[in-house]
Amino acid sequence: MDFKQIEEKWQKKWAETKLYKFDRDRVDKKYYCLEMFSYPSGAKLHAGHWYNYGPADTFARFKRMQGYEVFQPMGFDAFGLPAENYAIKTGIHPEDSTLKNIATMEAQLKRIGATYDWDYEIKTCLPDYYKWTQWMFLQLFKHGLAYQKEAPVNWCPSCNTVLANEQAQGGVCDRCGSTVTHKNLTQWFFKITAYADELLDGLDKLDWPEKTKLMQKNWIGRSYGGEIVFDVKGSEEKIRVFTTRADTVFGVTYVVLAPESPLVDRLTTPAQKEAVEAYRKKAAEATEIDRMSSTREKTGVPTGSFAINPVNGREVPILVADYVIASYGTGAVMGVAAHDERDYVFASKLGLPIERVIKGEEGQDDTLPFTEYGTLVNSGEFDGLKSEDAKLAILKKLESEGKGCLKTNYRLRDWLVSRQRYWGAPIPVIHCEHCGAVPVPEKDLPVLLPKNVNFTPNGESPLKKCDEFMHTTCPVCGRPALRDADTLDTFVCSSWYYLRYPDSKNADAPFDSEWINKMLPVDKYIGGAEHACMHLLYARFFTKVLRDLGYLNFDEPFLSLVHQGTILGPDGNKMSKSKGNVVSPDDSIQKYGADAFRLYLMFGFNYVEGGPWNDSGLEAISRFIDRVERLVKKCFENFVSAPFGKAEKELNRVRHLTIKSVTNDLEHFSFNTAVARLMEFVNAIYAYDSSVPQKNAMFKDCVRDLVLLLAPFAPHCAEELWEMLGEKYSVFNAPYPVCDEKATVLDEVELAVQINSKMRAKVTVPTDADSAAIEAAAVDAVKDMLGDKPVKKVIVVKGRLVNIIA
RNA sequence: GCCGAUGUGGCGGAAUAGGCAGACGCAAGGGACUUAAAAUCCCUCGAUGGCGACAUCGUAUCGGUUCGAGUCCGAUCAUCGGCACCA
Repeated sequence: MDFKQIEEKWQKKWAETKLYKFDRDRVDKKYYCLEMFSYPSGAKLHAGHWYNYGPADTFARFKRMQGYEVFQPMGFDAFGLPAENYAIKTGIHPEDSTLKNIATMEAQLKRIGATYDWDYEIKTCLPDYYKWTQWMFLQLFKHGLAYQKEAPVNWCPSCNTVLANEQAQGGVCDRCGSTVTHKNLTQWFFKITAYADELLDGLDKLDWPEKTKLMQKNWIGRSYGGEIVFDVKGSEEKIRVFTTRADTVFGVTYVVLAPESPLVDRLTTPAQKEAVEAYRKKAAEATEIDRMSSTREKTGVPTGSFAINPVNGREVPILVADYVIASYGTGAVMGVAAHDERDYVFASKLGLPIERVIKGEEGQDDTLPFTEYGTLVNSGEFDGLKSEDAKLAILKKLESEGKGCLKTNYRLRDWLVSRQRYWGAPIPVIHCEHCGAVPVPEKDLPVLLPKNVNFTPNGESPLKKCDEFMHTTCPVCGRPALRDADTLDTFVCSSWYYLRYPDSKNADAPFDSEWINKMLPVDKYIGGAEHACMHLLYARFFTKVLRDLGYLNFDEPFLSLVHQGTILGPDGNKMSKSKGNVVSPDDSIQKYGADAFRLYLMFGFNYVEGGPWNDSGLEAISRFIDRVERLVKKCFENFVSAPFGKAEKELNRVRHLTIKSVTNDLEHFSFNTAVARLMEFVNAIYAYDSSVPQKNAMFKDCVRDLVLLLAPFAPHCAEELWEMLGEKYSVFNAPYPVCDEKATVLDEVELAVQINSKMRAKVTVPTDADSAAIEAAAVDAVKDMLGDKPVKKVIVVKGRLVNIIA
């Protein structure tokens, strides 16, 4: 086949006939199949992109052939850091490079032959999209879900700029190599923690990979415990700590504050000031990941102040240590060296007391640090209680004294959405000296991102230097005021794009609720596992907020989720320009065609796992397509119409088994086994062809089914073969074959016979034989090997094996 | 470090609910057809031993549960993804 000509021919025809146009009148049969949208990077589409989009398109075509009205849109997540960095380096404006990249990618995506309905395309960097991103911000603001607070950013003192984590790896600035420090800025947050419980509990009903749900669950990290209040000696200050082990509170020998905690300023004694400040400065240079490492050497310095343990009045030292993270819990922890690994190491290092308050069971090794539950000792009136009961009893008592309470803590933090960058959606807030932070009225949206801005790093958000952007009037009092100079995290843009697609041309609203409630939720969402905890959580959060605001009548955006794996370079590393291991599909497509290429991607890898690129099987796939073509040509030979003989029955059985397993494999994104089944079917048709003297007319039915089964995998070739068979356009309007269960049943099955679990023989029995008959046949088959050993037990697994224990 | 995965022939990968390990394909070797090549078709193809029908071993390592473990449990090692400003 001349692939090139066929691809052009059918892509043109599909476009002309609008084959993929979503028919709004058939919304009751809709199937919303969504791949995570692309980031428009400068590089051309590589093999990895084809791997994301080709198999997903196969799935969409399969659903279409099953009779669904498939909605499969595509768009671009177009704001973000790389375009801005590229601009700083080359002087090419992010808007120019981004729109150019998008145009290139659109052309390339069309060559895959994917069934996108481009009428619904979205680009997040265009005002008619980000207008509504800003609108989303305003809704959250209005309902108390957006707020400002101080938070640290990575800061390079030498470049005088904020750095993304990616640019600050290893605590070193990737532009100049200076040590990265932290700096506090007032920034906007979304209160995702308000939905922590619902985000956690809602996971149960989702058809998502279990590991993804588990990761989200751990990310949200709900733990039940209590808050305990420590007074400070000679001060009105109070230190609140969260603990899941209130049973160990009698063993507290010190209290630790995070270096960032505002309490540190107020509690450090003059004598300790210098040491504490030096320590804080050093801590600001450490990355959070390093700080959380439990193998890292523990360090800390005393503040000079003392806290009073509320259960026994004991005075314990207050220290500052960087293993305590300000953003988790209250930014302060109670130190129980005897019953916590980390505290034990810390106390040993700093020479702090270690005192046992929990004993293990009789005979249990309870050498310190003993971190399991046990029985309380040295704990006053609570001695003798079990840990589980003591936790509650102690917290109840503290509560009655106003010194503690039961509390649920989450690892999840509120979502920081401010970015001190240019290439993003401006935050629609006006800062007025008199009225404070005032939201931009909805009628004034979008707040346009000005094009002429100097975004070379010089210590401030780039927009701050743009006077005509910054200066405005307060919508409340009308006096001069300044706009917020930061832009929104691109994750905000991608948290709601799936809602925009079906109504992407709506100028009056982000979407028409009535329509969106018919089109959503997304039925199948496909994208990388790396999004498990962030994008996929943010999108769920947005959906729940919009439901609570009355815009949506569903509470989960993605009912069913599949992660595709990653195609690595041939060297096993992630494809990247700098490593020089990017695999371009162009040569392969030139040689074998787009269909062979995408078919190979499906056959050569486990879709969910991915793996290093190798093209050793590509030629074989091309041969496979040729083999199918030759079968189509055989359909014009002579046939007989006669009742099925043994050979026909067998071929028909393979045919229906193939339909059954290919359908099932596609439902589960098991493309490689589906292709294998198609190959087996082809082999079976050839075997039939060469073994019977006169082909039965059912041969043609088999080939016809084969072309239909193949169509989602190799769309251009299948469309051509379908035409060759004399069928009417389009193969994608023909129904996918359905398995006839009766045809798949065998009269006899072969079972393995084991003696003492070792394979010894095979035996063939009627399919409907009962256990006794199978047992008898099996014992008979191996009676020579058994000799006169008595049979103790026989295990029969129908359809599989018989195990004789002798 | 923490959270989540993964580990099967020379290679990519199969193996529903614990039941014949290695489907399908690549590579390799042998053969047929051909003046020759290409294409196509047929055979072999985990390791070891044996002329042989066969036997023993074998799913990262060590241990456990079970009539039976690639699959379940425990420990170890290695690799990959995420860790909140890459998206």
